[in-house]
Amino acid sequence: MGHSQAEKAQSHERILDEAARQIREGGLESVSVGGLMKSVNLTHGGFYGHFDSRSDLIAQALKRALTDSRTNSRASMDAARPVTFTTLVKRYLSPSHRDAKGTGCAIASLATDVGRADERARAIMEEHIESFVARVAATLQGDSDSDKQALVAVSAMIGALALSRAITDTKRSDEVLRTVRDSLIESIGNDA
Amino acid sequence: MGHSQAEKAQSHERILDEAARQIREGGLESVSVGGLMKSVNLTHGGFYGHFDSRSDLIAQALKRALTDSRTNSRASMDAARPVTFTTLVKRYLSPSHRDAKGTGCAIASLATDVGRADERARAIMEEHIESFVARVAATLQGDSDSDKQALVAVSAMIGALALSRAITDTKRSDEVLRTVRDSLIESIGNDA
DNA sequence: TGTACATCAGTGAACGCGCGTTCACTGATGTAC
DNA sequence: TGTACATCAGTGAACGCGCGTTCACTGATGTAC
Repeated sequence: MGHSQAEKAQSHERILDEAARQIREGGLESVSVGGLMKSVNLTHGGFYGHFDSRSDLIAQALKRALTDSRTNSRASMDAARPVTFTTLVKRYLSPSHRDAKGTGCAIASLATDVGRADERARAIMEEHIESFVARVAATLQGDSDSDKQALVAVSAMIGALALSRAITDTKRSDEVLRTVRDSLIESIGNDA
Repeated sequence: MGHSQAEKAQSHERILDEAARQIREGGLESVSVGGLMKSVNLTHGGFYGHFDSRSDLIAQALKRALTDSRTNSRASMDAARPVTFTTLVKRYLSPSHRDAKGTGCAIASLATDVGRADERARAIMEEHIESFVARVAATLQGDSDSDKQALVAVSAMIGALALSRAITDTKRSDEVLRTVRDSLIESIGNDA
């Protein structure tokens, strides 16, 4: 068991990363202090050396969950140059994104949870929604209504992902993703 | 305090209705046995004369929450004859629907919650999603792709509602609803 | 470089609390005569 | 119609449990000389 300052910083990161993962997977209320610390191989008592309270942790972990999903997309963005609207929609409305709640888009996983949460959480969410919409709009540069079209596309994407995750029948779930994906690409996308 | 059989049936309905309301408002996990019984002026012990367990209650209340929101729409449907696509979208993407979580569309409130829940809950949800999509498709009769267009419209509607509920800034939230509403009516709607 | 000491990351027992669930009980309801 | 009794809707104390949080403690880390 390590006690150095560097190790504390590492612990802090591991706690926050794990909390962000759990939150994306099971919602804001699914994280318990004891369970979280255990899943990161620490004991519950140490938690308060890292965060003021559970509610403080939740706010920070929400921010991280939202930032990480943006970062993920940015990473592939930097690697492969500007993402086209078509690529983005295909990736977003894919069965693998549907099945990867723990690492997927936190806006989709958490929008309704945050709608029930306090102002702090909603302000954090709002900021990230706008930045995601802006990123989608950027792939539509040239269109006159790109901001509005991006907002419609984002609404349809998070809605379709939520539906596909609620449906038990895998074939039908796949079909929902495919239908909305094709429709968005056809009606909005216009790239090479 | 009443003890007749008729009063038991009434109590059962009141418990279920209240649970459905709380679930729509705060999600599947927001209902506690004690709190629920108290809010219906009974004591917690009596609960098990009505339901096998909390989890049994949740499944039944989810069904009721979903059925009631359909019924609400049907009531206005019967009254005013067939609802047009435009009317339906306007009503769905209105600030008053956004602000009325407790009585509004349960698909939108609960889709992500159900995505984290057990098979039973997901099967119930799936059934109601399909029936809602079918109802939207019915307003588009005549279009060749009405099923697909209905699915896209439903995705965009529940996504936009979720976003509008997460956003703190009321003006921006209204704008999200307006933008998606206008876009859907323009691109899909074609009624009188 | 080696020793002495303060710091502080992490431990684990303990707290009060609300949870879901059980159960012996009460008293009005509904039935049999 | 009136009396006697079984039923059963609802009560409230009690249960074990996991929760968030506190705190005295431990022992490695990091510093001062």
